[in-house]
Amino acid sequence: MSSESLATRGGTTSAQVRKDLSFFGSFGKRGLGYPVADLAGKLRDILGLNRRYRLAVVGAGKIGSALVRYRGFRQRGFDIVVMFDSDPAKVGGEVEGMPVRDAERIEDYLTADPVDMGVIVVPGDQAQRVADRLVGCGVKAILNFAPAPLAVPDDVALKNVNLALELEALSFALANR
Amino acid sequence: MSSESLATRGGTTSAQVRKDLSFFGSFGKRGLGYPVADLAGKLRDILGLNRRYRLAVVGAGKIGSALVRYRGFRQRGFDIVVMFDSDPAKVGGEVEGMPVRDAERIEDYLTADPVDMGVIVVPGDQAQRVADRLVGCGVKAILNFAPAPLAVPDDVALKNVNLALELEALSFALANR
DNA sequence: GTTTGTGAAACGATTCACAGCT
DNA sequence: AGCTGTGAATCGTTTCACAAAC
Repeated sequence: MSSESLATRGGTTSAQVRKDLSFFGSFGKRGLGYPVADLAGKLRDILGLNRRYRLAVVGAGKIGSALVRYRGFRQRGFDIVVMFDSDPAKVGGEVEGMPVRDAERIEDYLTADPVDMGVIVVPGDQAQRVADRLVGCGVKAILNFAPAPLAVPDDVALKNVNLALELEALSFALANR
Repeated sequence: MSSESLATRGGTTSAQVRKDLSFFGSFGKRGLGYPVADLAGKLRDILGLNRRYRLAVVGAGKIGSALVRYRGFRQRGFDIVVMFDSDPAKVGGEVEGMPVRDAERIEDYLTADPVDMGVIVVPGDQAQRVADRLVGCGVKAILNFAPAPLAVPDDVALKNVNLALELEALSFALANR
């Protein structure tokens, strides 16, 4: 498949596809294009997707429970293995078959049974403290849904998702036409 | 408040804050900084946040129902007013008090009761069709959770959210340290 | 003395365009 | 003839640094 057809499918340009791929190596053949199955396999290696990841979700609220229920994560190799909340009414209960553990005991659980990534789904004012504790437990990757900028050490990967902010960006687009 | 303290709170730099604000006008006083309440009000005007927006959610699956339950949207001025699904088992039912309408009748509902934004939470292979129909109903802003690149006219604002992709980015970071 | 607003410089990312391989 | 891989050119964004305003 040519960089041009890959680009069309991915919503980008052929030059972009070639430049991006060339950063990691030379995967295509001139005059022929890229061998798709082969390329996909190599990209999965580069992205570290040929293994499963263990995730802890902190926060059993609306978004947290949706993530536990969402099948897409498991399908792609991301297993939510433990869930925490600080609300006594939720601790001890279940969310879609997943027991809700006491957030005060994060260290106990994650020391006994370490995870690869943490997902923060708590109110903004609690997010930094949760992040600190996850980092303290050796978590090296955090997905943060809380609307607060988190400070983490350089060796911890951090991605932020802010749904309200996405809607506000759409609001701006609508307000300026 | 100075651009420096705004920057610290926002996780950016003072030069960035000043450049970004200067794009829209001159809001501060030299030697003094920015009047916070005043600035916030002006930014809300610029972002079009001094009104409420009506949203349609298409897809009553795991993520779709979480969005309906999530209070953050309503708090920030985004009201989900109608929900659609194509699964006959779901149509006619409710998700957190929100009736689920037949996705085949999107046009009927949105013509009678127009919305400002559409949220697409359907499987990837149905997303483009849903987007086309929303656009046909005059929707000018779309938030897409489906893992598919959508084509929409230039005058329609589009934002994509792909949660699995965020996790894969963390995977890449972990695999390359 | 402090801090903004903004040209200019530096940086990074995208696009161009073509030599070189199939 | 077709398509990659990649330097060079272009474009957009971020950072620098300082005159002007308070």
